Amino acid sequence: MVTKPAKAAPDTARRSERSRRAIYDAALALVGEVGYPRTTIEGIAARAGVGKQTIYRWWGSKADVLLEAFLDLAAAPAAEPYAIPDTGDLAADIKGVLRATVDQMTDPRFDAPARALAAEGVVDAEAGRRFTAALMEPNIQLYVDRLRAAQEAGQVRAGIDPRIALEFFISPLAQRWLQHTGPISYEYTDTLVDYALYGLAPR
Amino acid sequence: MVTKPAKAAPDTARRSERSRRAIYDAALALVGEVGYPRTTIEGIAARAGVGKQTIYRWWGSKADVLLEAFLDLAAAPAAEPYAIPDTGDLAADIKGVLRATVDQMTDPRFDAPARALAAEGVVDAEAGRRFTAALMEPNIQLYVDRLRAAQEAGQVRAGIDPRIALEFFISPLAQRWLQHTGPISYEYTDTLVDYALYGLAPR
Amino acid sequence: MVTKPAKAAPDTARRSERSRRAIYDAALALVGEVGYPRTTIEGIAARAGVGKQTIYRWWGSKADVLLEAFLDLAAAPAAEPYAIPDTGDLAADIKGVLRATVDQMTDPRFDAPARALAAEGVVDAEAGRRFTAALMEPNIQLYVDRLRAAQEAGQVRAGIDPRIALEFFISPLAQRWLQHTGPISYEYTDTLVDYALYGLAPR
Amino acid sequence: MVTKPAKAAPDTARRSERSRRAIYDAALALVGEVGYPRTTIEGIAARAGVGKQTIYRWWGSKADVLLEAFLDLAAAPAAEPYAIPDTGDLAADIKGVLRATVDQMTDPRFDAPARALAAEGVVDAEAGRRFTAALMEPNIQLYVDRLRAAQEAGQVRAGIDPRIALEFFISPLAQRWLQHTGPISYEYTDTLVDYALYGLAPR
DNA sequence: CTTTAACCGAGACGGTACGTCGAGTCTTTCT
DNA sequence: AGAAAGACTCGACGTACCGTCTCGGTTAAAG
Repeated sequence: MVTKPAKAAPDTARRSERSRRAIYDAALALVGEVGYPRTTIEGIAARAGVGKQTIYRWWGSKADVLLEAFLDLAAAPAAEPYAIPDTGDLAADIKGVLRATVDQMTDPRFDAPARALAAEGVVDAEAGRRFTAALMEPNIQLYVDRLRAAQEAGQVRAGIDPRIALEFFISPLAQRWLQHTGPISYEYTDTLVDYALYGLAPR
Repeated sequence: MVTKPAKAAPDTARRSERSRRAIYDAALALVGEVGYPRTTIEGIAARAGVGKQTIYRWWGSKADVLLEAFLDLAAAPAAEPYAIPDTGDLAADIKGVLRATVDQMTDPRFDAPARALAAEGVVDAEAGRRFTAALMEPNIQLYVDRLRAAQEAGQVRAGIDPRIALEFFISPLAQRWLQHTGPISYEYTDTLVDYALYGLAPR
Repeated sequence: MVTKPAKAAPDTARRSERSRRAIYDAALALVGEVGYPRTTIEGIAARAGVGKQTIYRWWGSKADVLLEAFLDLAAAPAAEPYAIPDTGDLAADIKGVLRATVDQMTDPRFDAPARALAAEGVVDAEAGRRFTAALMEPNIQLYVDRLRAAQEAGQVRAGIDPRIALEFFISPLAQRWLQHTGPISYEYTDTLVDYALYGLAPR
Repeated sequence: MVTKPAKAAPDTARRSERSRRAIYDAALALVGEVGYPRTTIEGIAARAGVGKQTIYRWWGSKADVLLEAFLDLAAAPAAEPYAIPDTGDLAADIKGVLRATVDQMTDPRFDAPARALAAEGVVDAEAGRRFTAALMEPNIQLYVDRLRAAQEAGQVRAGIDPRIALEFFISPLAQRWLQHTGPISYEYTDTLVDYALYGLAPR
C-alpha cells in the first residue's frame, strides 16, 4: 500500500489558528464581493495578511479552501439545531423547513459560496461528491427520517422510497436556484409540498 | 437606442464557415479531453488552426463558444424530432422521454460540455439564463404542452400548474446528474414518473 | 544535428524596438540604483512598463539582459573610435589608453553593470566566456596590434608574446578594480606601464 | 560604545562544535556540487542536519558561512607552511610558488568555493575587502617580503615598489583564472616570471 | 476585372495569477 | 540557553492564458 509520494504532511499541531480563521474570512468575503471566478488564492492571501504558501500548505485548491470555510461558517454559530420538527402535520413541517431553505438561498452570504462550491462539484465529480457528502447528506437524512415517521403514522404510502420521495421537495427548488429556471418563493415551495404529498399520501 | 457601444459588428457574410466548424470541433474535443477549466481559448485556436482573434471576433467568451458548439452539435444530425408523443398513456410517454434523457446524460459526448455549461450557469446568472433559455426552455415547453393535453384529457387535475408539475420529472433527475447525488437509471426515472403522476392524477 | 528541442524561436521581425530599449534602460538604471543582486526581472519589467514574458521571450536570464544592455550602451554613442594611437611613443600611447580605462572604472554608470557581469562570469564559465568575448576581446586585440607594431619598430624584444605582455598592463588594473585589492589612479597605471615596458624593451 | 545594535550576541561558550563542523562540510560540499548560487541556507541546514536558526545565529549571510568554511579548510591540514623560499634564485623561487597556485586553481575543492567568494566580492565591496583581507593579504605579504629581500640582494632595482611589482606575477594569473580569459599552466606562469623579472632586474 | 476593405493565421504585447522556492523570523520542544 | 524542527510572511521565480494589437496574405464584394 502506497501512502502517496506527497510532500510529507505538515505538522497540524503547529498550525496557526489565527491564519486559518483569517483565510476563511477572506475567502468568504471575496467570494461574496467579486464572485468565485474572480476570487484568487493570491487575493485571499493578501486579504488575510498571510503568505500564499500557508494556503498551499494546508489546502489543495481554491475550492478546498472555500469548502472548509463554508463548513466552518455553517458549523460555527450553533447554526442549525436542524431537525425537521414532527408536529404530526407532515405538510406543515416540511413547508417550514423549505421556507428556511428559501431564506438561505436568498441570503447572499450563503448564496455566493454555495453556488461556487456547487459549480465546482458539477464539473469535478470527486469534488462534487465531497461537497455533497459534507453539505447535503446530513440534511437529506433528516428528510428521510421525517418521511419514515410519516410512513409509520400512515400519512405516506408504505411502498414509497423516502430517498426518492424527498427529491420532490428538494430537487425542484435546487434546480430553480442553481439553474435560474424559475423564481423562488414561499408560495412556490408550499405548492411543491402540496402537489408532492398528494401523490405520496395513501388513497 | 444604442444596440451596443461595441467595435462595429463584423461582417457576417464574409465569415469563414471553415473556421467556425473547426472551432466548434476543437472546443468540444478539448472539453471532452481535458475538461472545461483546462480548455483555453488559446488551446481551441491552436487546435482549430485558427487565430485567436477569429475567436474573439465572433464570440465573447469561452462559454459562448462552447454554448454555440453545443447547440450546433445538438441541431446537427436531425438529432431529435423531439416532441413528446401523445399515445394517450401519459406515464408511458413521459417515461420514454426521460429514458432518452438518461441516455444523453450517460453519453460522454454530451456529458462533458453540458456540465461545463451548467457549471458556468450556476455561477454566472446571466450566462445561466442564456443557457437555460437556449438549451432547456424548448424541452420544458414540450412537457408543458403534453401535460396540458393530459389535463384536457382529464388525466391530470385541472388546478395543477404544468410549469411546476414538470419539475417533478425533470428536477430530481437533473439534480442527481448535476450534483452526483445519486445513481441514474431507467428504473429510477420510471419510479419518478409513477410517484409523481400519482399525485397529479385526479381522485 | 539537433536544432534543440526549444520553444520555437520567436519572430525577430515583429519584435518591439520600444520594449527592447525600455528594458535596457530599466535594467541599467536598476543595477545602478540597487545593485545587481537586488535587480529582479520583475523589477525590470515593471520599470520598463513591459510584461515579464517579453523579457523571458528574448533573453534567457538576468545576466543576458544586462550583457546586451551593456553592449548596447557601449555601442551606442559612437562611444569609442577606440584604437590605440601609434605616435611612436609606446609608453605614452598605452598610458593614455589605460587612463581612459581608469576613467571608465570610476564612472558608476559603467562600474555597476560591468561588475555584475564580471561576477556572473566568475561563477558561470560559459557566461564568463561570452562576456569576455563580447566585451574584452576587441580591446585586447588592439593591445596585441599595438605591441606588434612596437616589436616591428624595435621597441619591444622580438621573442615576447604580445598576448601575454599585454596582461602586464591590463591584469593588475583589472584585479585592483574587481577585487578591491588596491587604489586605482593615473599614477598607478603610469607606473605599471613604466615597470612593464622596462622588462619588454630590448637591452 | 556600542559594538552592534544587534540581538545581544549569543554565548560562544555554549556553541555546538559539532554543528559548526557539519555546516562547514555541508556548505563546501554543496558549493562544489551545485555551485554557489544554487547553494541555499536551507540546503546547508538540511544537509548538515541543523536548524536554520543555528546558521542565522552565528553567521550573517551565505557568503559569511562559506568564507569561514573556506578559511577553516585552508587552515586545517597544516595546509601550507607557506613562505616563499629564498634560495637566492628569485625566478625559481617565485616560479615554484606560482606553480603551487596553479595547482590550487585546478583543484575543484578549491576552485568552486574560491570562485563563489570572489564573485561575491566583485559585487559587494565590503565583502570583497573582507575576503581579500582574509584570503589574499597574507600571501601578498609573502611576495612583498621576498621581493624586498631580492632588492637588498641587488637582484631587483631599488626604486621598484614591491606592492606593484608582485602584481605582475599574481594579477595575470588571477585574471585568467577568474575571467576565463586564457589557459593556465606551469609554462604560462614561468613565462610570466621571466618577462616580469626582466623588467625588474637592474641594468 | 480590378481595387479595396474585411477576414484570416500568426503571434508579440502588457497584464494577472499561478504554484514553487528560498529568505529571514518566530515558536515549540527537547537536551 | 542552545539546538532541531518547521510554520510563518514575504518576494521573486518562470509559466500559462488572458484579451488587445499589429502584421502580411487571402478573398469576396464594390467599383
